Amino acid sequence: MAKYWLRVALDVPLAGLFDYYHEEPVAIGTRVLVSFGVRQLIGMVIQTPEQPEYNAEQVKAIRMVLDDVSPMPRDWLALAQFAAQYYHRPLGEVVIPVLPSPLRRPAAYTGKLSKGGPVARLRARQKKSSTPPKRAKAIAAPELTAEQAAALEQIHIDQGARRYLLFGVTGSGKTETYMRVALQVLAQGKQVLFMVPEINLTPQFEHMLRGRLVDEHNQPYRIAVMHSGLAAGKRLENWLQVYEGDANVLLGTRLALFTPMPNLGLIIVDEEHDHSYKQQEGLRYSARDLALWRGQQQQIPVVLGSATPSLESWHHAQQGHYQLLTLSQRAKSVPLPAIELVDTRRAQLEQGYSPQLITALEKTLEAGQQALIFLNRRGYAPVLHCGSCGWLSQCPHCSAYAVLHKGYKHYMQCHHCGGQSPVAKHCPDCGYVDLTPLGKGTQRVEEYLAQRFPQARVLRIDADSTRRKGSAEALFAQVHAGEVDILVGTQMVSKGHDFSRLALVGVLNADTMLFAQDFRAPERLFSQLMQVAGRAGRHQTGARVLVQTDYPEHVVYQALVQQDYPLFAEHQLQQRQQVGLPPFVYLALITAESKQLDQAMAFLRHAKQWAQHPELPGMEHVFVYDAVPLRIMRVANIERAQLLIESPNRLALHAFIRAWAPQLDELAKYYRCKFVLEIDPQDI
DNA sequence: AGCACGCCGACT
DNA sequence: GTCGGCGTGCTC
Repeated sequence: MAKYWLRVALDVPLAGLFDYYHEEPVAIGTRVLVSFGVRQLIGMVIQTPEQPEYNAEQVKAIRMVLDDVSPMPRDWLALAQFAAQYYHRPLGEVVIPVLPSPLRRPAAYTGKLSKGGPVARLRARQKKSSTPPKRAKAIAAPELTAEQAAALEQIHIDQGARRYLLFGVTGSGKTETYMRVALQVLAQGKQVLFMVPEINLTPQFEHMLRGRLVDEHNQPYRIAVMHSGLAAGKRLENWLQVYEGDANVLLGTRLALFTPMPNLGLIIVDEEHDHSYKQQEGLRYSARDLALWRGQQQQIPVVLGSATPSLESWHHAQQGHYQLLTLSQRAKSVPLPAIELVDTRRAQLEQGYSPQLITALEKTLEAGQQALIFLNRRGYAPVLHCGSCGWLSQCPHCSAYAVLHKGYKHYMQCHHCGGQSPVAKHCPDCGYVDLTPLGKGTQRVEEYLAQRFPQARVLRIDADSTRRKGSAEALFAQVHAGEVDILVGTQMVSKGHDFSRLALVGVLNADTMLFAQDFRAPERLFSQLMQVAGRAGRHQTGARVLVQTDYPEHVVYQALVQQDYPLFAEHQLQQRQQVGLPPFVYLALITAESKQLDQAMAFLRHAKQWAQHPELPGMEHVFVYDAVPLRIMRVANIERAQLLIESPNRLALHAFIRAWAPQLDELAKYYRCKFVLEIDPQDI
């Protein structure tokens, strides 16, 4: 009997591929069900060699060829291969987890109720209830501004892999520009991949896409959505629609990047600076960076858009790698709201509020308009304090404070491990009964506002008030319906929403982000403040943004007042160049975890020592920093340290890591540590 | 990563 | 005597 050898990628943390055989040929890119040890796994055929690499005696036969989906195409496999190599993970950790879950769950094929597999069952269901796609209300195309028209003229959809950075202030009509480019590409019969950073942004974009993307006969293009909030069945259905070319547009979050698209003609990455594009577990990929790679490989344009681009992208644009398209004017001729700094060193604060902010709130309420108070700290108070002995509410499992939460039931919660405990009635150290909450979170701000402005309707939107599924939309709906006068919120409220009556934004506590140890903190703060500021005055003039700060002279705030991103970016880039930080160098980061910090530190020190070996390729271009404990060293009783690796030469860095990584596995075993290697880390 | 095997402590 | 703790080793 003939044996056709197969090299199969499996989702296991072991380097390399696994040899199997089958009695008939199996195409590359086909999923197969295999036995692996005692368990059954779904893998993907990557090579069909003449001979196995493994001892032929020990090679097993595959159990089933899963051909209910056509083999993954070459370009898709190339993308996966690139990601695996770039992020230094086994290929199986890329190609399997990015599939819709029914396609990677063995039980979906072997279980009792799995007759025919998930795809066959989906088809059967579709046959039974074929609901015709509901026709969305058409949205009229707005007239283009001169800047939008100019930007569009410069975007070439049929000249290969061009990259564009659409730099547009909030309200300047980036979205409309995307729509126009997308329409051009769709008219050529090609597919469009449209990426947004967060799930909450998909509904409004979906609405926009459905209303705007119609062909010349006024027939709507077919739009599929892809994000982690979709039910498994729905996700499979949409994935198949895109893969089989039935959907013209795919709208989704970072995971949408890995959907096979047979006829891709354009990729749009909205809010390209957003950190959500970086996956923070498993394969730690940047969907934005991989989108650029995919565009290059497919020879299609990629449009990145942002009001506050990442410094990486801005630098690329300055270097001429991306074409910069600027939208500096708001589309609706409503000027950007004025951003004012309130110097809190000089102000007489009332519960953290400056008189200026209080007066502005009063005026806004009198005028019957809405105000937004923004602060990035949920809970009631970030720590509970004993005035007698100085005790602070430490989380017993983390090197962080437990946060006081009020509400239906009061409790303490650690925001790092999530652990909750009852509120201490007296100091556990000295017995003193009068414990005071220090600092303020959204709950306390809400409480104060409700008491200070009893006639106003105050609503808080943060991770706590939106815990239940769907409650975020309900709360936002209240704001949109005008049932709210003062909205208190964390960064959740800063993105995407267009509050029509919002005339005042107040920012509290911004300084806490200013001196965070992370080198990207100023960039993030600037972007976040520009974003919240952009919520105000989208529809009427005279809106104000008040930012309270102790450091009004700081460049972040100065650039903010002038609403001058290029100024800020120039300043930051100069600094980054001087100290040697991205985008002028490339980084990799190893984070080690163990029960005891010493173990993690010893592991990293040893790793660094091995990194000095002169035989390691590229090592002369690579600098390895000293191992340091993480800022929050202990989380959930696991202690953590990290090691930063840097090089001005990307190729040297990767060659170095490739040679070094196997040694790390060995060392980690010895020191009983777990570790993660992250390429292009966002937070350090 | 899973999962099995194996060798020591506190329960019926 | 057995249930179960997690160290160790293996997976084509």
